Amino acid sequence: MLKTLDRGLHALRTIGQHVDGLLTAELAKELDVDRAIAYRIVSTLEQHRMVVRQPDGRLVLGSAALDLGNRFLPQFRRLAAPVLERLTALTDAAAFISIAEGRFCTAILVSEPHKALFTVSYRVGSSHPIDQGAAGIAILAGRPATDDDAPEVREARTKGYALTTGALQKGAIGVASPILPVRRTGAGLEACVGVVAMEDLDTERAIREVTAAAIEIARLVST
Amino acid sequence: MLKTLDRGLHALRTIGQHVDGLLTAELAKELDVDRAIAYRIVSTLEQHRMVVRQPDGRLVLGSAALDLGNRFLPQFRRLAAPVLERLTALTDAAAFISIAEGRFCTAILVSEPHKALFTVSYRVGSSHPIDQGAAGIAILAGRPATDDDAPEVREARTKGYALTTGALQKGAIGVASPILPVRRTGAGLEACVGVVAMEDLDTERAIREVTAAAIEIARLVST
DNA sequence: ACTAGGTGTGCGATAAAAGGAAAAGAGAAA
DNA sequence: TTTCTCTTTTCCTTTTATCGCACACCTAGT
Repeated sequence: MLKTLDRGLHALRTIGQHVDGLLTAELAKELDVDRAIAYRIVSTLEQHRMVVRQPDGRLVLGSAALDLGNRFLPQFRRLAAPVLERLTALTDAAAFISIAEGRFCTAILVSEPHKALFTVSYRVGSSHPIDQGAAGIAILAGRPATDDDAPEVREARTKGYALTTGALQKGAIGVASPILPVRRTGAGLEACVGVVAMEDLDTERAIREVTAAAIEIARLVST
Repeated sequence: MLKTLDRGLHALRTIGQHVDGLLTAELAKELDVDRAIAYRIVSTLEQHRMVVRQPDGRLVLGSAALDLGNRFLPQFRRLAAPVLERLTALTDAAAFISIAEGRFCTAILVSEPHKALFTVSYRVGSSHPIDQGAAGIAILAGRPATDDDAPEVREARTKGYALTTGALQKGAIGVASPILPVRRTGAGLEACVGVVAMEDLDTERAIREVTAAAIEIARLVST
């Protein structure tokens, strides 16, 4: 374990947690290191554009942080694609992975069954309000509980999956399960995996496979 | 400058650049360090979930990378908000900042003029195809030139701004300018700043102020 | 069996970072 | 103005974390 790198990454996380930014001296306190050390860490992070100093001296994340996040998604797709294909094969339904984007929920990866004559079309990039549909509810269920969670979100949280019928499209059945960090640390990945089909869905089996897939994917990204 | 942290950040970037992931030994070559060093760097990054080892040993970015990217946006909004407000005041038009999201272009921050009786509504979160509208064209113009750039993108790239009339809404005039990294390194932030108004826009002035704002915001995030 | 390429670990030498202290700068209050 | 306070930066000595070679293991291909 490289101590200097470790501290730098802690610094990054800490800076990310403060929406209003923080002063280098404050960062030093949070990291419990000498101020001189904090300044050295910050200057290194600055060189990589991971953090930026505002005119008033407060530190916030820099554009390289966004870049890194954007580069995560393509890799994640490749990583999760095999799992999703297997889920499709096992359930004979269209499988998807969706992530939260503000108040919406967007499909970032879809796998459709080969044999089916016609499938429920769920395109990559398509999004819907996060409080509707199995996917959105599953993502909300993956977040820490709050007082104003909808009943279906609470239910999904205890059961570990969300099931909706006709929520987004008439006659469509959706099952989705949140992809939770293996060790619950921070918000991290707000995503879910699920399947959607027209009525002809073996619900029992879909629930079993979807939840299994969620666990498997979670392990893939956070082992 | 902390050497260990510097190497770690280089490693992160390198891993992010390889969509298919790379082996630790390959990473060592790219960083031009001893393999032992690469292993130690990787193990530290792994502990922070910044990278994950696939079953086959290849390294890809982990969920913490996405988390970091998500935390950038709120901070960026705060950072850019004052500039945007000033832009609104100077041009008497609705000002916005948009970023690329795949094939779409999404507004992440909007500032509307106070005095105006009614304004062009450009809501935060609203998105449109990236090849339409001043915002999308400006973002495309901020990318490196390619052979299949549309003429209006080429024009925007040389001029430094995009101007469209009625592209997204009848009667609306839009001016937007890409927010370019101060030192052109990598893709980074694919964003633009602009204003939109109904016909009554002092175009000359808008162009001047919008390009100035783009430069100022670029400095804010990458100084 | 042997090679080649990837992986993982131990250890002494030394380059690199820690950390105290103090100077330099920037504001705010007196 | 002067005098605070707080942040930022530089300097320098000590300490230790890191380097980089080494060795051992594993797997697949010849």
